[in-house]
Amino acid sequence: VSQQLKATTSEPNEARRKDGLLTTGDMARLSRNTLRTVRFYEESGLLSPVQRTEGGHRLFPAAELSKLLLVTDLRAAGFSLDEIREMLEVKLHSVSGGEAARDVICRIDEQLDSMTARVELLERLVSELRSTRTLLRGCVECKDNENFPHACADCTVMAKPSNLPNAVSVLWGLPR
Amino acid sequence: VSQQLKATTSEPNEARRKDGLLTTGDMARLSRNTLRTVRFYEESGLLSPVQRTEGGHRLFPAAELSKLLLVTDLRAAGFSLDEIREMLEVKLHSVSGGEAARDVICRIDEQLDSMTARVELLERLVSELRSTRTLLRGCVECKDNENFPHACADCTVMAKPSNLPNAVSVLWGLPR
DNA sequence: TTGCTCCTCACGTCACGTGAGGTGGC
DNA sequence: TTGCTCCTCACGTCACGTGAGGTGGC
Repeated sequence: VSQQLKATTSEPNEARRKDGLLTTGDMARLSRNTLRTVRFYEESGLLSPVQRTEGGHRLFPAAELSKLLLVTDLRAAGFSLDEIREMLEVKLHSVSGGEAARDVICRIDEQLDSMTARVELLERLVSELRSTRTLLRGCVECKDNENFPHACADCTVMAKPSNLPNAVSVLWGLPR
Repeated sequence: VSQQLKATTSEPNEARRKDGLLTTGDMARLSRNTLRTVRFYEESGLLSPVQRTEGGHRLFPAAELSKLLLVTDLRAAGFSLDEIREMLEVKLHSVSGGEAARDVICRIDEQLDSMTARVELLERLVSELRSTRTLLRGCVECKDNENFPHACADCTVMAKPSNLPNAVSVLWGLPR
């Protein structure tokens, strides 16, 4: 792994500067992102404004770390950077708290549905892969290299339930 | 939305050909993918081999639909196309059922951990966004455009719990 | 002073999206 | 026969990854 990817070699959880400002490396390490990602978000206008040292090094106030942590979470939840940018700018485009609140609530509602759907899909897949694993455990002791792989469908070692998971059917070449 | 993206205009759930073979459009519609995605997977070697009509139209056997459904699920679960390709080819590179089974089980185990971690992250985010929405409901009736947005931190309308979600803090400009 | 950290180009990648322009088939 | 479905380039996009080559700062 390149040095330019990692935030630092060590793994302290604190920023080291005494003035409370955070370097790009601090931001990356504390949010578990890469240096490139922090710079990319800043270039994209998600983290702004930044101060720079005389030598051109970025310095972020602590509030930008909170923002970065939210951005990181929202990315993991499936929001695009454009959607995140719009959420962060809602208060700038609103004339009252009510307008801003309704806007944010609307955006959150839109995503909550797809997020719970993704949780359900993932849970369905986890259980399918687990039962696939359980069924394949019946094959780990198999040393047959004459009937493998073409005659696995005729083998009676694996207990084949009526609701054979599609993963087993496809991976093992078995009919459902 | 372009005609080239959609599988078809109608939404029947069955293939229409009498010989049981599936067109690209059938594959796309029945797996809820786009035409482009089906062609991309075939060009990438994930769906193969295909027959072609005299005119160049792809025709897939029914077993390829099962494979496509598995690929679609694995993509949604976070597998890369390379990882999926390797899983599908395990039996080709193995000399016995035991070797193939151990290989597949190992690959599944690697992904199950990250999948359950993703489920937990998503559930944490869902609950954070839900409590964010609940708190912001206190602001929807606000018509104040004098103190908004700079003085929201001094406002006492929103019930601010001690464990204020980071999303509220960042989106509403409130200190934690 | 050493070397660890940070910098800017700039091209690459992954998984498709999006037209343009043309043809096939129940 | 009409038009709906499918085809092949080929460039675009999103969110970064990955070097090359150079400099800053406790």
